[in-house]
Amino acid sequence: MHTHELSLRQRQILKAVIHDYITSGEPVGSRSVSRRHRSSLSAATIRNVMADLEEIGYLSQPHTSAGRVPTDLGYRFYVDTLMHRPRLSKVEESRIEQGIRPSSGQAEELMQETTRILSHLSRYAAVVLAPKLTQSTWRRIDFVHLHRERILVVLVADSGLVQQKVIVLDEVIEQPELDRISRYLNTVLTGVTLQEVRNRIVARMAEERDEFNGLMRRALELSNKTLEGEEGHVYIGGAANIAHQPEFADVKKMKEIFGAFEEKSKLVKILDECLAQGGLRVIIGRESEIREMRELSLIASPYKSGDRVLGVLGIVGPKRIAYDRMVALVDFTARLLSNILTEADA
Amino acid sequence: MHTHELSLRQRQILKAVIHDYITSGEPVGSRSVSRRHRSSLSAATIRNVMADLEEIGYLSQPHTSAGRVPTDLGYRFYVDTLMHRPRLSKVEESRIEQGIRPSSGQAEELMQETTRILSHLSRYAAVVLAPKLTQSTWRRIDFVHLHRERILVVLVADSGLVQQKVIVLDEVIEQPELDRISRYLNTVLTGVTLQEVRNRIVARMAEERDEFNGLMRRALELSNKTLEGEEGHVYIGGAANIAHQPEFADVKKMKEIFGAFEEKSKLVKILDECLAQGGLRVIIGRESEIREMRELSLIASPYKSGDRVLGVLGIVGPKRIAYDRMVALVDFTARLLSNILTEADA
DNA sequence: TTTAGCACTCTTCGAATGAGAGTGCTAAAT
DNA sequence: ATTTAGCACTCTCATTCGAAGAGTGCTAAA
Repeated sequence: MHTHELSLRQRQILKAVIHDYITSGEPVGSRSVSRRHRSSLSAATIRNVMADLEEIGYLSQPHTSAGRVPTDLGYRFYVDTLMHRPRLSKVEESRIEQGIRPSSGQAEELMQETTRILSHLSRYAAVVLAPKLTQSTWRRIDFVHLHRERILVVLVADSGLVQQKVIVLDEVIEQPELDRISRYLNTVLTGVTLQEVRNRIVARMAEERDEFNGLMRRALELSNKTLEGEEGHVYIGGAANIAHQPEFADVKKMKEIFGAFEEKSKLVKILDECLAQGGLRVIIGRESEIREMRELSLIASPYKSGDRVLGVLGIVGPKRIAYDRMVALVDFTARLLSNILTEADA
Repeated sequence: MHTHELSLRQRQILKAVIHDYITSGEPVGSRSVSRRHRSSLSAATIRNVMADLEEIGYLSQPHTSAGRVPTDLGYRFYVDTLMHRPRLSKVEESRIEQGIRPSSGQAEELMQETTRILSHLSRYAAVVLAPKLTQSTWRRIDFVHLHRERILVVLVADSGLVQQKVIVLDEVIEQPELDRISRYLNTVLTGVTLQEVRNRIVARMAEERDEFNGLMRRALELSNKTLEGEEGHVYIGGAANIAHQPEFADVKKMKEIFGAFEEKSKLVKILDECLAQGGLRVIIGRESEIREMRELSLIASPYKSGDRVLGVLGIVGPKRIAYDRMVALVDFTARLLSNILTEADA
């Protein structure tokens, strides 16, 4: 379907229908549009316009002689060209600022606080994709020998975030050697990503024509192991909020949705895409490839440290979510989190 | 209400009613009991007995001329004296054994695998209260200086489980000093709890009449900080399973229940009680002090390492849960986890 | 081009109804 | 003294019916 140029009137009415539907949750009729909005037009005129909008594919009727409901395409048009973003109120902004203030500095807690405040303010479900190890820059790295080939890697990001990971090596390396490796890595670790560190080591090994330097070789291997097989961890909060929505009163749908939340891998996939894209994204219903998201919308935005994109945060709600407010909310929160992480880095 | 001696017949019929109700979910009538079970008695006789059981408080009617439904008291009697525990099938046992095999050794993952397998086999929600730091014995402790007074404590349990925690001190202690402290603590750490370590240090300080030994003083402080303010962390899995239950088709109830799961603190409280009790516990509906648990039952059992109780695991389902099977499941899983942790300690 | 009017469609709600399940009680049977 | 059959009664549940209401599409007038 190619783009349709909409007349001013068509746009106004589409906007009105969508607004009404978002607030009421019920199919909206021509009558109520003419009453509630610019009443210069009669119901009949609006009916005609609505019929046009249905033809184009922006509205649809649940059944003959019911009001109109926006289609995914309709929402899309609304989000892309009709909607303007309101600012959050000062109160809300400061509540977010209060809410995201990590007491411990553990990545885990920061993510959890973010989901909490997001789900609380949106009244929908909140999702946060944890910072990628690959994208973070590190202030410090430590290895703790656990048992045999098992080693705990403790990474302290420039931002002060702490992350841990257990890796399994091919050979046993004792603690003293681990300490030497970490000391070495820490000297090379001047606010760059682990990727970078690897490159530097490789370069240096080449430069010194010393391919058999055990320390460097092992340092390289440990960095590799640390980075490899990182599957995104996703935090979810307030999933229960979705149950409040009247359109999910049907238990079958609810069950489906909660199932989707527990199968986090799919969610990770879709959030990863947002991460690749770079900016704030709105994904509406069937636009997502995930079956269970058919009746849901996702509003997500990446957060960064400096100009390195670390992860993604957002909210999931019914398709008739208040896009304008929610976009503002997600955007603000992502910026705030980015600021926190960036400043801590500096 | 004082204990009632029940006749054999009464017990048989109560048992039959409960079994039928658990499988069908619908009020069970005298007719169906006489048909499905020992048919030596007529419906009328059974009706009389059921009337008695109602009088005692073990059964109730949703409305006149409906079948009977067990009361909390009825379930209690069933669980305490009527029920016998079946064994799990070999297949199930081996599935659990397969399912709980921590690949990484991080406490976090072990707990998550446990919730996964429990919720999967039970088809209800699974809860696991993470191991208490206070109760674990440690093989190794490490401190990583993060930022100013912030320090990351890495604890490696004798079992190989790794746990971390960020603590904030009153003074800044640099990494070299931290290393000395951890070296010292590691020498004292011979398979005892941190509590014990503290006691030993205190004893030794007294013995050596050296109250101002900086090293020991700081070691003491760090142990204290590590132990203090530990609020139980609870893992939840398969909460969506509860949505399948017909009795929660009502959306209001559902919402309430999911709310309860998100408010983890209450759950922690009740699990803590189970931990204090020591053995497997069944908590039925209103027996719990938590409002939201009114219509739910909890079956929980502590897991240990050796004879130190570390945490609690269990499942939450509707009151008409298959107590016998579920008790067997929880019991087996708790034993298995205990074995894993105990053997690893040895 | 817009609007008023009108017939038509479709859902929703409540009342009415009947079937079905189960009970309690009484009187007969064991 | 128990147990059982019989029966009237109660309550729920599903179905049907009809009326009300909301909204549409179309036509003809403004």
